[in-house]
Amino acid sequence: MSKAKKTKRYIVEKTANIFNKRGFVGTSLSDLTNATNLTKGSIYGNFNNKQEVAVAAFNYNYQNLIKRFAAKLSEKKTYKEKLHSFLEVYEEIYSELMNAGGCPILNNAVDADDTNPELNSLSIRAFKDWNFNIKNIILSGKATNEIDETIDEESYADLFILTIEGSLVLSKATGEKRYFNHAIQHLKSLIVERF
Amino acid sequence: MSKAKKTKRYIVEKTANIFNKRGFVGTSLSDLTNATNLTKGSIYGNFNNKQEVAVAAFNYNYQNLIKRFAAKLSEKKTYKEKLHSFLEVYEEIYSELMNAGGCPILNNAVDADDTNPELNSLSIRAFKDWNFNIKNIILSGKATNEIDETIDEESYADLFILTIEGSLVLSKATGEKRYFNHAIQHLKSLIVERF
Amino acid sequence: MSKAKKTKRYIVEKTANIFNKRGFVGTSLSDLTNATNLTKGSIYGNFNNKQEVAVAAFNYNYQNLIKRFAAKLSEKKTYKEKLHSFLEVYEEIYSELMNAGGCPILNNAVDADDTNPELNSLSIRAFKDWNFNIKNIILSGKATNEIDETIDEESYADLFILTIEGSLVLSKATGEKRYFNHAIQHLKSLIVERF
Amino acid sequence: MSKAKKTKRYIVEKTANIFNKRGFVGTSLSDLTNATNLTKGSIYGNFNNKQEVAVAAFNYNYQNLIKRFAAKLSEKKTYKEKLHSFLEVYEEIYSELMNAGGCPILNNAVDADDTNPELNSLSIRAFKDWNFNIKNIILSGKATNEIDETIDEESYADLFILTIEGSLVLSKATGEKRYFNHAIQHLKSLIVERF
DNA sequence: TATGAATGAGTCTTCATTCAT
DNA sequence: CATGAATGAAGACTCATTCAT
Repeated sequence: MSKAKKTKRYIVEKTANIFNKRGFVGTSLSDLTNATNLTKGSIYGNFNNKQEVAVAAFNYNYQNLIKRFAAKLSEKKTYKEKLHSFLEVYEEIYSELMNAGGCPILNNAVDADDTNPELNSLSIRAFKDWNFNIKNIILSGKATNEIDETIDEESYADLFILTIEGSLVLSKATGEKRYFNHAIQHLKSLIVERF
Repeated sequence: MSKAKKTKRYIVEKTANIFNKRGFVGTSLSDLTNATNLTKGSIYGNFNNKQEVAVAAFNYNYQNLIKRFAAKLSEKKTYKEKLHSFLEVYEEIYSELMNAGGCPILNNAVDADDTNPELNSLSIRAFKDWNFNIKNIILSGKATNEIDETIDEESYADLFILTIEGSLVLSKATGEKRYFNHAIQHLKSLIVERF
Repeated sequence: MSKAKKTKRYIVEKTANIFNKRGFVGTSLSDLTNATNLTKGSIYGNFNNKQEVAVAAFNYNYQNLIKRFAAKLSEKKTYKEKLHSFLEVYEEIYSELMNAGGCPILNNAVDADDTNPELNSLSIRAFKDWNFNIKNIILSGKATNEIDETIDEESYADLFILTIEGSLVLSKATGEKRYFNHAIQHLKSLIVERF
Repeated sequence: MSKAKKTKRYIVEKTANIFNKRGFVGTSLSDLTNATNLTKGSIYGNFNNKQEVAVAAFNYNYQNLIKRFAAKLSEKKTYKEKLHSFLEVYEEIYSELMNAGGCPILNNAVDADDTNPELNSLSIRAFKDWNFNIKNIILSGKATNEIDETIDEESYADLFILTIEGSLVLSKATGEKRYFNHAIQHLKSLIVERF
């Protein structure tokens, strides 16, 4: 890895949580230099502007999330288990996520939707990909008769995502894990009872 | 209403959506003077600082929400209907809410949770009150045998809130009402099937 | 005069020569605050940006020039005398002009022509107006038979301007008044011999 | 030519027009690296600082001018023809000069006179040399009785230079060749009528 | 020699806030 | 109460220059 790539990586690692916690406008170049012990010139030597750092920070956070899910999903054989594993990963990373400022996809969406189309588009794509993955699992489960064929994959995919995200946001804001627990418990019951 | 109160009210009305859309740090005093056609001095004559305007803006947005629910709930007689009315209000105000930048309670929570404890506490209280109201309806319904006594009011209150908020955030960010529709549909089915 | 107008005026008076000497890019906001003992915020309270200050500075310098010529021209009766008065004003203000950094119309033109269309347009207009004035004097002189009817007012107007400007630039750059003297002497001889 | 010399030459060729158009402060090291596709380090490997590049750029532009005149002058036999050839060269290179940003001697003079003594001195010397050359031609012409002995070579040398430079500046700034044409026409008439 | 990467002082501009009128 | 004008710290970003490799 070239020095440039290393420094870019370093900057992103050190600042990803700051962007997630403070948002794009709430994060200043000084926040970035303080977190990295680099100079402003050095950050601008590696990124063209603050927006680019924010994009890289989002992608870094998002990829970290992705990796966790990919690892877990590959272990599982049945499609119901794969569905469960989504929930399990969230249970595993809950504390970590809270310390990092909450779910980066959602934070970024709320932060950017009315002000920063480029950043917002990253969240939109992430939500779309997530929906696509869940839908595919349900469809595969239906194909193997493991999952009830009357299940509407479209609405359940949405429901999974919005329930998890809603619970994370509530738990983060209030500091009470209750919301998250109830959401997970509910989604598990849905899988058992309806799928 | 005194002139002072009128002006405060005027400032809040004109700027509440701006705070909701751009967040606290993203909203500048110039945004406020532009929206109100007042001078900075005038805004500081009515509020001690930007924070106070933001607090008033949040309360204004929140009270508007509250009023809608109170009006609807009082019309209904049965407790299941009261539960439904929560969802109906959201269906009624969906477009309005999207134009205003999304749900102010949630936006404010995401904006403030890691940076502005005072503002965050307002969202926490709102979520608490909301939870309290739903719980009470369920409990009353259980008391009159209208609602199944095995229903856990605590977890269903949370579930209602987090499902609605999650759906609003997703629909706002993506611009697709789908998430909201699926959430409402799901909550309605829960009331029918489980309550 | 309102305070705002006074301060704008004050800023322009104190900085007009700086812009003339150092050019637009060569003049920094710090130059402006040093010259005025005002803060950057104060300058931006009175002008929207550096460009606006530069425009005002140019206009101030230009109007000062204009006034000198207008005063002199009105004293004169014959058209040849009016032509002479152009030269006389330059002789009167020569030292002042050198101390101010040279002719602002020309300096600004050279500074801006390849980089700042708005500023350049101000010089273009000034040259046009100047040309228009000289042409009119010659035409009026021809109408009263005071000036030879074969004189081409278009080319002589240009020649007057370019000769004076050329001489001022050379004298300013070299610090030798010689160029200016030779130019004035030549133009006077042309009036005597050819007009 | 050594590699070092070649690179120096290359840098100067690629950046001479940039300095001429944007001036010293208006030209950044990034402008230089963009124009040359070299790195900053490479430019600093060949020049000690921006000033040195600017000096080399001026000299390059100036020598190009010189060569044109030298070539033309050597062809001519009579001194009046030599005088004419000055004007002819300017007519030949007019478009090229405009595309390059105008006359480098004058641009540099205006740019540097109040801020950069070293650069300014280069223009002063150029003007001096030019004056010296014209004066010598006139003197030689007088010696051979080709040119009227009452002609003041000093003032006519100045007049030639300042008229050409004035016209070039005006034509460059306004984009109208008119000024240049009138200047050339006038100088030619002077040679015919007075020399 | 040339490069890539860093520096830190500088650029223009906007910020929230204050205060005399 | 409201205004107009000012402040100075902070904002994002660019500058000329340096230096290890």
